[in-house]
Amino acid sequence: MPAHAKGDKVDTSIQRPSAAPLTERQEARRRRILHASARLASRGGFDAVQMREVAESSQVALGTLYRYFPSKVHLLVATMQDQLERMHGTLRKKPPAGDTPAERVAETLMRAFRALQREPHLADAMVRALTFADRSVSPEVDQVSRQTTAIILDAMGLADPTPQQLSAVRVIEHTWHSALITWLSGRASIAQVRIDIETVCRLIDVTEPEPGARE
Amino acid sequence: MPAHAKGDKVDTSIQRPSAAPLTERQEARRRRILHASARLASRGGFDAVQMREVAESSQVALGTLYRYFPSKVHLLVATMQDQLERMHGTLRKKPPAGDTPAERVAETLMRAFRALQREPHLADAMVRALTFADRSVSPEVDQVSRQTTAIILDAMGLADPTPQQLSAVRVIEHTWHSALITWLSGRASIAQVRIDIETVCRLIDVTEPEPGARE
DNA sequence: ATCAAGTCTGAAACTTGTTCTAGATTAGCG
DNA sequence: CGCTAATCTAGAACAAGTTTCAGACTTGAT
Repeated sequence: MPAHAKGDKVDTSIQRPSAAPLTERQEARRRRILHASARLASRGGFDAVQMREVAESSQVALGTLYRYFPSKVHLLVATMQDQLERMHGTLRKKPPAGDTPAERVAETLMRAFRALQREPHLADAMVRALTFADRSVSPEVDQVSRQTTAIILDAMGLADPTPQQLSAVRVIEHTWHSALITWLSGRASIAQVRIDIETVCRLIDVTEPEPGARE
Repeated sequence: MPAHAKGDKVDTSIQRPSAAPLTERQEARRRRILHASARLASRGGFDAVQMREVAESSQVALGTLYRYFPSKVHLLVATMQDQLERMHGTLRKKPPAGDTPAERVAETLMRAFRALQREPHLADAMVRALTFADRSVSPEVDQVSRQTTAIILDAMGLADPTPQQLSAVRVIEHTWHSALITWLSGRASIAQVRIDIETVCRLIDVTEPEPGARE
């Protein structure tokens, strides 16, 4: 991974939610870039997202692209944030129908999974970037993680989950990412992914504080 | 990831367990390469494993290195296989002391985790390679997965696990990999990893087929 | 020992992520 | 409007993974 990308330099980058409100033209550039990224990723996955092409395709100089997204991984993780938000919106509209929290979470995740199936290359690019991200991308990856957590908690539909349930959610996220990877790299079938998801979702019920139940 | 590594060419590669018994000198070369790979990885993780350096350091031409391991990811996954075998051997010697299968698995994984902690850069390189691997590395990644499964089953110490328990093992593996990644990229503490491991290990007991017994 | 086939070597070439530079453009401000 | 600082552009340059190739070396069979 060509990255003499180390040095400490003055940070002139865009992005941090702190300063820099982004002018209109800048916002537009950012959108164009993310759009181009997603488009290329949909075509051929991680490898097909080539920085020069993204730049050209979004009518932006290569240097500018790097100013908006300091690396290919940053770009793809941002793309994932973008898509996740979209998906969270969609999922919100039709809440899952299951009776137990576990069922609802499993249903939601499988629904998300089917959505990813429709654009497997895009999914590949995003997930590979996510797991390949090193420390320099931590904030962005964390953001994705929080968003995922939010989706799961939404699906559970519990007002305030117990600490055990939060642990279960963490484990569900782990499983979700890892299962996705095994599927994307062709080492697990969709059926297998479903089983894994359903299996891990049991943890929610298990950790539910049922007074009077001998655990 | 510079990889115009697509074309279909006659496969002259070493490695496949099928043919090619590997002469002594070849076996030696292979060892030197894996050793160099591990050494460089221990220094600086994924980025520090540079193919030119591995080649030089193992006294082998670059072309030869690529003949033994068709990509950097292949090399690092092979390195992982190597280390995993070593670790399985070590773990076997002192079986975990817990009372329940879940406890034993958690104990074993935490032990493995501490071993990885001792060489965090090496762990980084191997795990990143593993999750970044695409379809062309599936066989090797699968092998690593089987080895991991074997370690977990060993720790459980059950003669023939139920299908549910096998599912649990799969989920444990998912969690293990993903938790490792979050730790390696500094997004989770060791304590957090322990909690995640212990949480997911409950699935084993939950899925235990105890007729009439609440353990 | 000899020959063919298969390997290994060294070096150059190619690809793609990333950085750098010099000169246009743009934005905000007085 | 006229500045100044920040931003953007085009394009060259650099790093590291990967491929290629010609020639030297090994190996195995005869």
